[in-house]
Formats: sequence, structure tokens, C-alpha cells
Amino acid sequence: MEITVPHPWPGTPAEAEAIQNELRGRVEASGSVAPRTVAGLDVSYAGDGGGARTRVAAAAVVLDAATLDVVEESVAVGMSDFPYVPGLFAFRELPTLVEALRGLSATPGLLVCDGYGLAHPRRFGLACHVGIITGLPTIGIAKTAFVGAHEPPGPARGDQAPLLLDGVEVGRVLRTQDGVKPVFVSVGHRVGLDEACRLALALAPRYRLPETTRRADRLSRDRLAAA
DNA sequence: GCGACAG
DNA sequence: ATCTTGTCGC
Repeated sequence: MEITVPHPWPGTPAEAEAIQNELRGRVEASGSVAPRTVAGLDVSYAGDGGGARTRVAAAAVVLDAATLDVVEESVAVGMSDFPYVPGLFAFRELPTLVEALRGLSATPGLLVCDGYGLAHPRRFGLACHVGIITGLPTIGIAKTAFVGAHEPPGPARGDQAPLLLDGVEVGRVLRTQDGVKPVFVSVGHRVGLDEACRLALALAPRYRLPETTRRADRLSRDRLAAA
């Protein structure tokens, strides 16, 4: 797919925060989508995943939204510029992730990111960055808590609890399977939170994590091991 | 002031 | 994220 919108790039952590504060005004936190295809994004690291310069592999796997069958795969290898800093996580994965997206022949109807969107210290996590760059609807699905407070959701698949930050609902804690640890869903761009949760649940018919994330995780990991 | 902190 | 052994359960 074509990605032509330039993304400002920081030279320091302070600049990175400033960029997020500026770009967050462009996020559209509502909308309803019925994508025909959904792409999962993930990045794997070699060696110390926290270091400033480490080899990475980014994967974009497109699934048929109805059957969850794999439609297309794309992988890119690169080098991260930033060390891992909570809150500035996007700057670590974005360049290689964009390369992987460019390798796709068709534009997906939705992008699912491994991490957070609006549930972020500056309300602009990885899923928001990806949404603004591509202009596509995006959601973030994270495996562990980051910001906000929440009550534990009910024990059954589909049970949810609001994720609150300063009294505002910035995401939702969603149980994707009976009795498993819940995932954290937040809006990235052009999708409402209810819709994001509905999509997350549909993408995870059997396991805790959505098929999009599972496929992208495996592909990026395999690519890293191969090189 | 001290700890916690997506991947 | 990545490094790793054994172990519980379908």
C-alpha cells in the first residue's frame, strides 16, 4: 500500500513528546467500520530488546475479516533508533512497521496494533501514530496494563470494564476467552471504542490474543531467526 | 520524594 | 521485547 504522509521525526525524547502532543489533535476517536480485510502488526527484536540500536523485524499480516484466513503477508527488517521508553514506544517500531505496510499490495480496511492508542500518557500511543500516518482505521490491543485504572471485568468471554484515566474512559479491559487474563483495547483512529471491542472479540474466536496479532508475532519472529 | 512503566 | 525448564491440562 501507499504511505506518503510524512511523519515528523524527533532527535530527542523531549521532541518525541512534543510531536505526540501536536499530532493527537488529528485523531478521530469515533466511527464505525465493517472492514473486509484486517491487518495485524507486530515487531520482534534481536538480543536486548531494550537497547538503542537493535535489529528488528516488523510484520503485517492481512486476514479476511469474515473467515480470518490469511490473505497476504509482508515483513521488513531494520534497526531501531530509539531505546525502549514507556510512552515513546512508537518511535522504536514505526519506521520498520511502515516498511512492512508498504510491502502490502492492497490497503487493509483496519489495522490492529500491538500496544495502546488513546490510553497513553499523552493520549497518543502507537495505534494513533499508525492511524495518522496511514489515514486508516486503527485500534490498539495490549497484553499488559500501562495507564489508567480499572475494575476486573467479569469472568466470561466478552465481559468488559472501562479503563479510566483522569475520570475519562480511554480504553476498555476486555476478556476475550472464559477465565483468561483480559486484554486492553483502545482506539487508535477513526473507530469508536465499542466498535473496537466488537472487532477485538471477533478477531479472537479461540485464543486470548486476536489472530491478527498471533500471525504477525509469529511471522516477525521467524523472519528475525532466519536472518 | 519514590515507584511504576505498552513492547 | 528476549532469555529459558519443567509442569499442568485438554
